[in-house]
Order: sequence, then structure tokens, then C-alpha cells
Amino acid sequence: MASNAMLPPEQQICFALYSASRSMTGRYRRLLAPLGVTYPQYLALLILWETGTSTVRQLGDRLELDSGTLSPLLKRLQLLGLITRTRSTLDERVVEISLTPAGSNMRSEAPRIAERICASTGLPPDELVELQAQIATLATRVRALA
Amino acid sequence: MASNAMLPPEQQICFALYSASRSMTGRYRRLLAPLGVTYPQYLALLILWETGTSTVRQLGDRLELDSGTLSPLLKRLQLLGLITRTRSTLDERVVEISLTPAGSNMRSEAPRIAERICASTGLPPDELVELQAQIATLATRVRALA
DNA sequence: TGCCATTGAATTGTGGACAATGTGTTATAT
DNA sequence: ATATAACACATTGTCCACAATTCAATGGCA
Repeated sequence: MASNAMLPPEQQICFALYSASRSMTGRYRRLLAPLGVTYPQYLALLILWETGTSTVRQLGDRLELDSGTLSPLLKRLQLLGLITRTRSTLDERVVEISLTPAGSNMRSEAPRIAERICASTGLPPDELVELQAQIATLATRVRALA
Repeated sequence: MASNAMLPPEQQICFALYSASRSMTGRYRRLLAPLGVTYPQYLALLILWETGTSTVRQLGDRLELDSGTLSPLLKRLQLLGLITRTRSTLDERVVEISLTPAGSNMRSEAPRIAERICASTGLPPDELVELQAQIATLATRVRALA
């Protein structure tokens, strides 16, 4: 592995991930602009479209984000009128995040966006799935070291 | 690709990239902490260790970052005493970034860090190179749409 | 019951990203 | 030679990411 030691960033996998992630976020930026949401906000909506309601903690577990990131992000989604935030009556520490009708309706835009994102990769579905799995495995492995 | 339409984030390649990139940055955070620099700062140093001197534009071209990101980042590297920033005498618009002796000396730490990063992936060198190439290709393709 | 560690969110502070704009410099075209 | 465009970088404002801290609420447990 010593041969890898001083490779330029363009040949290192970390930079490839860093660069690819920003490319993808940039692609989402254009696609999501008409909806007025960002990519991380869209990720939170994806979870909520699936679950209906989630706590801040549950969103953080799924997206691997902490409350320092999610709290202001969710506040912005609330300002946009897409979600509601209410303290749980069973446990006053917990904040329940739910979709408003406007937030629910936005779900119908998702398939078109996902389709265009997949198309941007230029990869056939099977290769996309394969690459996704490899990258996810890598992420899990690296995260396990923390 | 309609089948991909409403996959949960955990099964989408964009989220895999987003998540893997943050995992890697987190790994670098620990490894770079003794040096007092961040991962994006380390990327700039990687270029400078290779070139000796670069303009802000050249750094931006290599790292795909604009001056809005690089200007404050380089200012921090200057505060750390790792680089100098001087206006080019030939073209007063250009700012030349050069390594200080302290910045140059830091290069000796790089191989050890790169080695540990590669080890974190848990992948053999050949698979690492293969995966890097696939991700870099994907990034290029997506970026071409902008 | 009262004490104490734990938990869930929010807040604060630092550093990235990136769009949009500003400022001065250089190149180009009449 | 002078306007005008193009260029390099800096600045501003918004949103993310994450460490560290705070604070209220909860759940043991003596």
C-alpha cells in the first residue's frame, strides 16, 4: 500500500468520493430548485414519505446526521410549510416530525427526480445497484473505525 | 429506472456517495488532527507538495473548488504558517500559493496517513483502484451535465 | 422519595461549499 | 487610445457538517 502513499488527489478514492458526492449534490441542486429544497432536506423528506412520522433521533439514525445538523434543517422545512414539529406527549424530550399536506404532496415529484438522477450517472440499473452496494459497504467499514 | 423511483436513501447511490464521503472525511479528521489541518486543507497541500507553487485558480481547477471556498481556506493555511500568498508580479490578478518550510516538512507525514486511509477501506489495492476509477468516471459524467 | 446517570434536542462555534456580487487587472476590439 | 469584455480573486449570505456544551425530561436505584 506504500505505492499509494503520495498519489495526487485525483487518483485517490477519498477524493473520488468527495468529488462525486459534490457532483451529485450539484445535480440535485438544479433538480430540486423548483421545489425550493436542498439535497439534505430532500433526504429527510424521503424518510418521512416512507414513515409518515419520525423523531429527530430516527431521522438522524437513518441519515447519520446529528441534531446539530438536523435541528436547523428541520426548522427550515417547517418554515417552508412542509413539516410540523411537535413534542411527544409520552416523552417530552422527543420531537415528532410529521409531513404537512404540502409536504406529502411533494412526494409525487420524487419519481421524476430519481429517474433523472439515475440517468445522469450514465450507468445501467444493474451496474448502478452494484456500485451502490460497494460504496455503501465501504462507508460502513470506514464508519466502523470511529 | 422507474423501479428506482422511491427507493429509501440507504439504497440510492447518491446517498451512498454522500455517506461514504462523510465517513472518509471523518476518518481523515482523526488522522489529520495532530497536524492541525482539515481534509480540504490537506487536499490543497497535496497539490502544493506536487507542484511547489500553484495559483488559486490552478488549485481550484484540480480540486473543483471556487474562490469562495478556497480564499478563506488558504487564509487559514497561511495563519497556520504552512503557506504564503503573494500577488504575481506578471499578472496582478493572480495570487501565487507557495509552501513554507513548515508546510513542506509536513509532507513527510503524508505516506503514513495515506497508508492508514487505504487500510480503513478494507479493500485490496487492485479493488481500491478499480472502485476509484468507477467513482471518478461517474463524477465526471455527472459534472458534465452542469 | 430523593439522587444521579442517561437520554433527546437545541445551541454555539468553526470550517466547508456555493451562488451572487464586487473590485481591480488584463486583454480585445474598434 | 479608449471603451469594453474577460479574467482572477475576494466578499457576502445561506445552508451543511460536526464537536462541544447546555438543558430539560426520563429512568433507575439506594
